[in-house]
Amino acid sequence: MYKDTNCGEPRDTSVGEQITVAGWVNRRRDHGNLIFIDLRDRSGLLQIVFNPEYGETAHDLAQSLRSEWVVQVTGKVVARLPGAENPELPTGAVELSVTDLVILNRSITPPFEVSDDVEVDANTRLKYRFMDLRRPRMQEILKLRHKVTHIMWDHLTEEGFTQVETPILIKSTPEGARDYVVPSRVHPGDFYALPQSPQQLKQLLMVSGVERYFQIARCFRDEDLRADRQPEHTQLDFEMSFVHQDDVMKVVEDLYTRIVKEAAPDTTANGPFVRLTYAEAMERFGTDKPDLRFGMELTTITETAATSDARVFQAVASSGGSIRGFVAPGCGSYGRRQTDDLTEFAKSSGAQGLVFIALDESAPSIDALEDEHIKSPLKKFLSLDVIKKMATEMGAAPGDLMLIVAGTDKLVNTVLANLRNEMAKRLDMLDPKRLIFSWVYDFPLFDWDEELQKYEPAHHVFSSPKAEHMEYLDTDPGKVIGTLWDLVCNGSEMGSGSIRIHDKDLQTKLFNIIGYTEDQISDRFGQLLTAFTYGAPPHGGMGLGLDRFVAMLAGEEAIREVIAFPKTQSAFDPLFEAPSRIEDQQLEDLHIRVVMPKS
RNA sequence: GGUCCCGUGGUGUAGCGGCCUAACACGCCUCCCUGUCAAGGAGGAGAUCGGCAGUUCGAAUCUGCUCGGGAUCGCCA
Repeated sequence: MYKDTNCGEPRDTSVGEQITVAGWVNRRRDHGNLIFIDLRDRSGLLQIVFNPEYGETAHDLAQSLRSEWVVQVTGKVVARLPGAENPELPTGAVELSVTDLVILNRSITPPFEVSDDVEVDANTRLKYRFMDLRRPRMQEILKLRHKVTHIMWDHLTEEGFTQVETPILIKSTPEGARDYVVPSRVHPGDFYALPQSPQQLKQLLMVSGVERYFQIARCFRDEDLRADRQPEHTQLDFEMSFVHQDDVMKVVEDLYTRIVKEAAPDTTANGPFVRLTYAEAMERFGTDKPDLRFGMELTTITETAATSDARVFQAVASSGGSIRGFVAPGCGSYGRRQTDDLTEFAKSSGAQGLVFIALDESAPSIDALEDEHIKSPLKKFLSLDVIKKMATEMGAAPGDLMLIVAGTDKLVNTVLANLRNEMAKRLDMLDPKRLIFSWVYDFPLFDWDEELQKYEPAHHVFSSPKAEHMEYLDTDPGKVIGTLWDLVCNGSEMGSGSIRIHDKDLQTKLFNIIGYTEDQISDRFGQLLTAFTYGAPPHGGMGLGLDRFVAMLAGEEAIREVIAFPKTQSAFDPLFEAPSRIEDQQLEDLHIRVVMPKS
């Protein structure tokens, strides 16, 4: 070993010890005859002192040291001079008085300072990711991520799960996201696809009798990137046989509670997890992934609003749409600028407009509202009675701002859900250290696709319809609720699971409903359906996004921050400069000819 | 594919039509300095302003296109 002690370890109890440490020069303070070095390794910082009286050669050598050089130093741990302690550092009571210095490697001037305090351009960070990852914050995130996956392995192993690796080279399944494909050399013209998830494979493992499978699985999707989307992401994928919905949920609830407690002790999670049906979530929050850290729940006021003289309300109500809204507490004093902002925000979510009613805080009560207490662009169309009634229904009080959107159900929900989150942000109601988990369950199995005029799977095609809804499969598939649920936390979907279909005929029926031909079914799902005919156990499971979870525990917005070597928004890796051209010989071996796009 | 924001020495920013042969901080180089910890002091090097085209007597500053980064809608779980 090059070292017998880590930089972050020495304490005042270590005084007098002879130690050897090795690491990177974090910073150098050269006083001429006295040189201080902050030496950094994975454990932290240690102040090294070069004093010619204790090591003349070492001191001479130390004059050449620069940032990020790699050195090995031997010396004695000494207490710092009284008054020279540094309470900022865990090792701040002591320092290493050096007798020997070995320069293990030098560094050219770094592209940016290795420190949490500097903000560096994303491209530069990724190009020098190996430097970026030296920053303490990034080291901390790498360790956090490891801790999370370690607990997953431990916990699931304790619960009787077996980890099984599934292939990365598998078959393209054109529905869902676009596949990444890999050409085959031995089968000219054929391609593998990288898995979007190991869904079919884990179900096959259930047929194989594994009963409890898990994998921390890489999943690939060739779609446009976002702050929370990378071309490859990692899922905790697991599947269980002979279980019901609650059994699967319990595994996750126990696991995630434990992870938050052990891996992110400064963060709190609720327990038990909140349970909401899909219908209830949509009704109360307008979204299937509500942020439950704050209230501002939605209210439907279609009937009341329709009795007003406002033509927008009348038109929407008579055409079967809805009028809904929520109350932003204490925002009744918002000025023109702020309400304009909100209207603009609503429009960017697709709304035609935003109706707001500001109630002045000087009003003694809702019943005692007078004309002068009300500010609203629709004021002249809304009688005092209608406003009072709306305020009562929505639970508004003097001093509040009522935000109302009218339109089709879907649009109203989308706009209000976004607006609700926006208001929470503005009102500073979002504490990232507070995690509120919820189960949103009883999702419909199918969505009606207006454009294609056909049913689409709401989540995925393998989820089992509720037993009591089987009859609707033939009569009205849109009404079928699946044994299908999401794990939601602070407004983000953390994962999704279901009890799967394990019957060939039922699975085939579902494929038919979403319009797959016999050929498509056998081509894409033949292996699964065949397996089902050999005694498939009832089973269910989940896929949970690891990157997003770790980002949340770390308090990061972008999953890029919690992936060691991520890609840019154009799916480019600036470090390796991937993707890249390949040799003509490689193309030839793969039977591939490249046709560049025109223009 | 759409919309929006950003692109100035190594890093982060200022400058937003002539005062810019570009300013500041950090970093880098040289020298001084035995108690600093974002050390200090003195001096120095380093960018033609992402690229191209245009407007103008004159562009880092205006316009168009383009490239790159980021946010977001579509897409995607």
